[in-house]
Amino acid sequence: MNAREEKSAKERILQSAVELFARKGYAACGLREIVAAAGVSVAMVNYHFGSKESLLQAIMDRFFSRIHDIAMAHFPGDAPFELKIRGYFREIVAFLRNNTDLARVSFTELPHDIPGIVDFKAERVMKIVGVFASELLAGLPEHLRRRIRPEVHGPAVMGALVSHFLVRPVIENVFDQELDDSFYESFADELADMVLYGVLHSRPEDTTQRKES
Amino acid sequence: MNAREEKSAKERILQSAVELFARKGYAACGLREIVAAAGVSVAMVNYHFGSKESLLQAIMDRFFSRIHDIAMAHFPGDAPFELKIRGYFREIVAFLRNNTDLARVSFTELPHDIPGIVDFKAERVMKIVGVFASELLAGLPEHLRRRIRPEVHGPAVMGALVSHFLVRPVIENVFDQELDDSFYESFADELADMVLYGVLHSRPEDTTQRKES
DNA sequence: GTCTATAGTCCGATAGAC
DNA sequence: GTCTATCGGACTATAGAC
Repeated sequence: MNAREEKSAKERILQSAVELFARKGYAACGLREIVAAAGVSVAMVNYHFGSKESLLQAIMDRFFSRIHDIAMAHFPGDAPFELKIRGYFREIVAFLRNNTDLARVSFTELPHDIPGIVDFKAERVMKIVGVFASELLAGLPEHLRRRIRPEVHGPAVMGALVSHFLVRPVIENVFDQELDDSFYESFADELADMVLYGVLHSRPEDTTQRKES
Repeated sequence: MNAREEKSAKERILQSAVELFARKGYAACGLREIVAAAGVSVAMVNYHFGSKESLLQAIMDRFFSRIHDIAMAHFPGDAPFELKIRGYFREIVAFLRNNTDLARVSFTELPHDIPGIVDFKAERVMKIVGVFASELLAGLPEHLRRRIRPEVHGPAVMGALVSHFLVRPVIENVFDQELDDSFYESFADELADMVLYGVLHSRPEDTTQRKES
């Protein structure tokens, strides 16, 4: 083991692949382009990862491990639900902001036709859903927990969170919005609001009134 | 014009492409596979669409036109905001349910490296954002309108809506949920709740209490 | 571990017959 | 409008030298 090296060839390949897969898509990006960016030869991909598909799986493995770790860092314990949720959203937003390419690849490369990848993702997602169910939702009072339908709200909240990063170039283009620290701080809080008030509770009398005439 | 034919070759190509792009991804799917499914020859793609890229653009054009039309059908007029939102969500959910492949292709093929497609999508999204701003939000009372930050809530709500359809195979796998008419009816209402109560208003005193001990 | 060279396949586009 | 045949290039994977 040579711990002195800046980055191993394996790590450089993985990072180049993340960046290029995010920008061009898994199928559109050739190994030649990845290894050129990483400064190695094509044969190294198959030596270190076995195949292009396994390289993608290694990328997704890294992403889902981090997502799982973040959930485990915030959900167990006796803190109030609101604090858990707000803390979780802040950290997950920071993580997605700093690892947008990783998230983009791990999310958008779902629909493609590689059974190994689809099964792998389903298994990792199921594990993370388990953390939400047993560590976060189990601590809620009954009347609030009954508001939550995991098969509806789970993907919805996840989509609300992730879609910002997936379409960020369009957002910058359309809204002329500077995406700085303060934007992401309030972004995380707005999403937490959507869970706290949009999923857990309702106050119809405030929103059914007619518009001002 | 031969209006008697079941479907034109052009339409059959487009429909095969939607299905295959959704399943395998734009880059992973060859023209040969599309034309085989459509029962025509490769040359027909370039004859009718000009190129593979223009074929993708034609698909996205169809999707965004429909999205625009649905917004225009629900947002203008004096109906209460809640009714506009609930009616819109019901129709958009039905549309996405019946055109999942079209939506999947039109959404997920963003990040790739084709400048013409990215510009095209940005322009269509901007047009639809304009409908929301001028026809839906303009009718809200001031104190509610100030709660909405389009650059945050727009992509978030869109992501909450669409992500269900993008990850539907995983949902079926993980939650063992039958996705029938009644599921989608309540799905649309839950999402409307997230907008009405999660975006427009808040009621913190209900969600800050400690869990039951 | 890392390389070069190459095998074998598939790609998008188009020329030209009908 | 629709076809067949084909061009030039890019792809993944691997064999084999070092």
